[in-house]
Amino acid sequence: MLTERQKLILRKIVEDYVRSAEPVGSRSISKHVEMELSAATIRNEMADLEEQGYLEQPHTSAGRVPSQQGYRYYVDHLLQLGERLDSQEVAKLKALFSERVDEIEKVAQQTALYLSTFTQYTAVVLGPQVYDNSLRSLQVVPLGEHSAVLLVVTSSGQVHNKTVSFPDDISLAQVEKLVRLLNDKLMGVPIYQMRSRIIEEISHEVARQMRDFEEAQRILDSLLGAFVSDKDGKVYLGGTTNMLLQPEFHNVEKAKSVLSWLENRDSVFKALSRESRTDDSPTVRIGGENELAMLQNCSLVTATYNVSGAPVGVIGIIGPTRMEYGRVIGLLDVLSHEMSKLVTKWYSG
Amino acid sequence: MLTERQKLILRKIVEDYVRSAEPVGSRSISKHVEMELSAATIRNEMADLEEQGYLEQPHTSAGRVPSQQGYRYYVDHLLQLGERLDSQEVAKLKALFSERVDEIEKVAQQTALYLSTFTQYTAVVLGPQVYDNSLRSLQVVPLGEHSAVLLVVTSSGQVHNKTVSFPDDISLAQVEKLVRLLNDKLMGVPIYQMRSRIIEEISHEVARQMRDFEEAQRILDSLLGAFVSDKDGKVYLGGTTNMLLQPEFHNVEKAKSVLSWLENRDSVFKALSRESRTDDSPTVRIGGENELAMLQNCSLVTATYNVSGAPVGVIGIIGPTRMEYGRVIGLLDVLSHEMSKLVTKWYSG
DNA sequence: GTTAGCACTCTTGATCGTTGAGTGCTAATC
DNA sequence: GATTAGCACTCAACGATCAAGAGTGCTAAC
Repeated sequence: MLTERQKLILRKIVEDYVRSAEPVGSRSISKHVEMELSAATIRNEMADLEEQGYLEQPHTSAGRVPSQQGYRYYVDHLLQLGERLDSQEVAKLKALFSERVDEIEKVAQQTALYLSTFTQYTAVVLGPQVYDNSLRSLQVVPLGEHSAVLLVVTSSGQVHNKTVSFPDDISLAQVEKLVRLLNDKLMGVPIYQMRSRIIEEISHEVARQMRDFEEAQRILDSLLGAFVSDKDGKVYLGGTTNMLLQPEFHNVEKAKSVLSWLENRDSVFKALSRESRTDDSPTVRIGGENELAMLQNCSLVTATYNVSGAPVGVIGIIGPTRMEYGRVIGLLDVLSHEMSKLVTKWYSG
Repeated sequence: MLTERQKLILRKIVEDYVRSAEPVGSRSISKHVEMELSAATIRNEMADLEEQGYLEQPHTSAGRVPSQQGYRYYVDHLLQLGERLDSQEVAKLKALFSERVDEIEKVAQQTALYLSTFTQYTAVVLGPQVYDNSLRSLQVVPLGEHSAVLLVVTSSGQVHNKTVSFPDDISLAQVEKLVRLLNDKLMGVPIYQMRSRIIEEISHEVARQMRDFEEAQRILDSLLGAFVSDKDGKVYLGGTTNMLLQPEFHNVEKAKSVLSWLENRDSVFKALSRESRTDDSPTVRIGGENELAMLQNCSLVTATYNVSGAPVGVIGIIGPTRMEYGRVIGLLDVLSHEMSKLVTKWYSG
């Protein structure tokens, strides 16, 4: 358990270090206005804090640096939320969401971009993925005799398309008939149930109407692909190269490991979507709290945005462990709520 | 004009430097098997080559480094094409294209990826953009009272979708009616003419049928977006962080400038699409030959792929000026032809 | 409990030879 | 006349040495 004084000192150290990226010494802390203690006293406290694992020393006779545990404590107990969030800034952010939008993807992309320029870190937005999304319409547009584009439009306005080619002995007319049938039967069915519903309930009906079970099965197989392949949600990145601005990534090795990770959107998606909570406040993962090796030097702050309580997407910031947690959490908090509002409005209107 | 001996020496210097990234000295050149001259002679020739602008010296008493002009001469006159292209490698590449594909985008993405891992440079593929593509079908799927998804399916099977929201005082029924009309009128019209055709020919007809010109105009404006926004061809990148492997980009400043440029797909698209020629062989742009400041240290090698003679896309490699031109040109040559074949097959079948 | 003082540690930056690679020039050689 | 051996010279890179400075831990006094 930390004394009030230790908390104050820890806080100052974290904040100093976040600003300067250099180990902070006892003297510089004691110079702070609120601090009425001598350097020697601070030194003693710092030694205690180090013993308890909140601080680390790069080497004897260097200042102290917050440990992972130190950051964790800072985030959990010492952060005065909103303190660092400039109200002007907030207004500016909110303004971004006031414009009428006609493409939700643009908003996601823009959000990532602004967030990254505001923070100088890397921003990620996972595009809205609606789990309770249902089928609005299934359309088929013929291309040739044995190929067609299949379009799946969901209730949230997302479109998945897939070009399918079907066996030579199946005619376009048969496919169209089948699609009409599917449309009747599946309208309003949640996307995630789609596959099983088709298999369990529809196949036999299809077979009955089409008189040939084998044949129907083959067509269905072709069509099913459209529901499978587009499972991957969209990932929007902003300011990936901001990583290079941070002194901790002046080492090209480290920079490369993080940047190559970011290059692969699938892995980013996985990492972020795992964080998806209905929690109201942003989640913070510091350094080694991330499972991925390349994120050991990084912190990941994420917030979900919701539509009527259900999480539909994530926005996040990736930066060095030495991160301005207060500001980032504040920004994500504001933005996730704005996103929620916007997306809700979008889906309902 | 260079003597044969100077050409040989220049070639050796370029090749040595490309391999080692270190200035090459006279002695190391004279040690080459084909070289039967002493270091002193080479030194004299090198001095001449420098005077003529083909070589540069980082400082007195360092070896020589090819100048931009030196690389240019190398690429134009000294390159033995195919020499460095391992036939095994070629076979491997061709194999990638033999699989049956059902999504042309996947192919583009994969090509970029393979190309970058093969070369250790950054690869770019501009997705096929078909100029003689025409409208196959225009579909509208309503979402709410005042929003809908508009789907544009082209004759090549590409699908563009755009969510549009239209003014409050325009009903869904009106939009549907309009879309039906557009479908009738525009089926088979080339995509690139679409916009002008809508404006010039269709508007008045629409207005007549819909009795209210103003209103029709407003809806059309909403819909037109679908044809405009998707003009931007798709850009697929592979191995962006490979840039960091090159010693010339161990300097974080330089790395950042190139990487941030790559981050913005629009600018990449612009730079690459400008290179689009029907030329059969790849184009090479060395260092300052690029207009962009961030590419001054880079070279850009591009090749187009065609469908029946018309260029539809570009594949390219971005790397340091100290690049393995022979290998890269060879690879791009093979790949662009494979792409041409594949895409042609795709469009015709 | 707090602090002044002091010895000690360790990084950082500067200075300074030393080494070695590489050059340019000259004079001898083919 | 072209080629080459030889040699003096240049300069980056490296390592050793040194002083300065920042910071610590400990002790003794307040």
